[in-house]
Amino acid sequence: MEKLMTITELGDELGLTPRAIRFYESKGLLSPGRVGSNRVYNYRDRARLKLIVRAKRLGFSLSDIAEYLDLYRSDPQQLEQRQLLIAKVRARIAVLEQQKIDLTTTLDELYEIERQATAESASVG
Amino acid sequence: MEKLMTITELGDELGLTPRAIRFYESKGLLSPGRVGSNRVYNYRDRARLKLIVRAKRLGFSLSDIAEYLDLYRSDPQQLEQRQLLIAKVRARIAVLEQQKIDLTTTLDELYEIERQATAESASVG
DNA sequence: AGCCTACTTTACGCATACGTCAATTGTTTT
DNA sequence: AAAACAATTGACGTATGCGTAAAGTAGGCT
Repeated sequence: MEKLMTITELGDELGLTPRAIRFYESKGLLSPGRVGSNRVYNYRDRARLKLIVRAKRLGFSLSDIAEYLDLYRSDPQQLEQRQLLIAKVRARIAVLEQQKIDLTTTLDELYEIERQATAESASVG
Repeated sequence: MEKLMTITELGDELGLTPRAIRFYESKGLLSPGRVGSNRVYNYRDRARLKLIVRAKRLGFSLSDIAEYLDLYRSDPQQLEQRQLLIAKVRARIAVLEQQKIDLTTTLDELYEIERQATAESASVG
């Protein structure tokens, strides 16, 4: 039988408050089981939440993330579904590839600032 | 003499509304010149705004960006200033490097989903 | 002069993403 | 059993990032 976690345990592990986790659930991003009235999270719930956290670090909104999670769930049996899936995935990829460019540019700038600052630190300090 | 732009010209070029640009100014991210009461933007203002747009695509908040812009402006003459600058730059770098990891992971997942979907598209469709 | 257009400030509105009580309930510890 | 603790569901509050009138001004066209 699988190990189950409480909401605070899960929150502590992933750096989230119970309030945040419940909020994500209210937006349809999670649907954990219950024991009585208490929420219980299994490893799949946990993996899902980790994915949410990762997407949030990338700056995605919760509704973005909801759509992103749908990509996993969508059934590619129907041709129309599949085409839609592919289109959505490619749209997300495009956004992320742009983000990659932005990231590289910004990191280059920051490393340059750091280089100059440490250089002055060596000569002046 | 340098060419100056109006707020709508600049907005059109960078995909922003005048409202957004004024809002950034109200948060201290920009300080364009004036001709009468009208704002005028030079190339430095434009470069600054492009940097803001890029940072926003990376999911940074405006106050994050304000601090980020300070990194350029900060005077590394004073040792204390310089140490602070280096520390802040390194903190930003750490965030962005984490973001890079998240980005790579997420892109890998998306490309995998796309691969599977197109594969089914070839065999089934 | 009168009008249109572009700009200005001020102000209220709104969606997102939670924080923070409040009141209640079930569990566990003493 | 009483107290303390962990969880629950509302409900209201708040910061961010603008959108959207509203009301006024300044310049150019007919």
